[in-house]
Amino acid sequence: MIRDSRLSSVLHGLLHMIGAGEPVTSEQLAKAMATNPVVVRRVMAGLREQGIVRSEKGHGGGWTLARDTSTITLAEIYRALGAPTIVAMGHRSENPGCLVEQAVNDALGDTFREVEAIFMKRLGAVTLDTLARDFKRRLAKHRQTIEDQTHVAK
Amino acid sequence: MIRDSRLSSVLHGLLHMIGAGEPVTSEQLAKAMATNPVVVRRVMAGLREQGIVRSEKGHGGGWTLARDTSTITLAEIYRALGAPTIVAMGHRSENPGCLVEQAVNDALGDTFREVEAIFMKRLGAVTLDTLARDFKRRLAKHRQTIEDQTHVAK
DNA sequence: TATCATGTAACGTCATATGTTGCATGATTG
DNA sequence: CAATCATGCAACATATGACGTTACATGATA
Repeated sequence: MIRDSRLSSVLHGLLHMIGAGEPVTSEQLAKAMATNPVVVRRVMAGLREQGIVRSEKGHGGGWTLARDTSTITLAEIYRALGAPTIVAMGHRSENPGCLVEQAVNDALGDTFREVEAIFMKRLGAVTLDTLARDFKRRLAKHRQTIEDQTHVAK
Repeated sequence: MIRDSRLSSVLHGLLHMIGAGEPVTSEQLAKAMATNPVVVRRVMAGLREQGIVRSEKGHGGGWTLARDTSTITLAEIYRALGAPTIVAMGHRSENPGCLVEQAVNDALGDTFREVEAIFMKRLGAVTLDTLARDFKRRLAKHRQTIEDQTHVAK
């Protein structure tokens, strides 16, 4: 099964945009996201339509966040991507006439729906700001580690 | 995203096998599962390796359940299919060096794992027997409905 | 021995995420 | 105004994996 990495990818890009202070070009984002500028525009286009990011053409143009990071949840970003499939399994057919089909669909369908609901709830509970803070913590810890190693090296 | 319907499909086939009393051929299963005999063999092969079903060649051959239906969970069947992807999303790369990547992977990865654990727990709580009973209930209710309609028609 | 059924390889088909090229459009700079 | 930079977008290529199909081998039964 091919896994959709757009959500992971776009979050990576957005984190790079936070704190940049100036518009980030698709070219720069492409490097950070290890992909192609056109792919970046394609993915970001969805976020722009939802008012999550803005794009500017010409000199000094590029992508900027349109709102405060604390108001942007991962769920909203996920939906802006077109709400791709979460559960990679489904039914062969929607044949309500077959009782066997009904029994199977009920057993699996309930589970699929529950899992998707939990997923969305989790995404809705995390904002871009949360992610950014987490990143800063890691950065600080990383720097501390480097410093410690430097002291040891002395 | 292409949804994997093997689990749904194979459950459909297994329900048809229950109560058949005699081996069911791939040909017959293919009709019930709305697919091809070769596909049936391909999918059932995994279940056979796990000792869930048996296959017999020649006249009067076909597929039979190898164990009591109350000992077969949907989780086991799922694993016998090769444990296909549950969550249709993933990370672009596993680059532990990038701190941004780490922050994103942690936020999404935890959710992915939690969702998959819930999914497996749910599948583990349902046996083939449970499904079969559910089907019989539906069948009885269906017959009752038909009978009621017949009385009304009188 | 003929027939029936599975076992399996080797294809083809289709959907979708992703990669790539090319060109149009609009904004900025000189 | 012209050159440059950046996005916007169509069009096509590529890769992957589920699913479909054909062909032939193997083994069991009548």
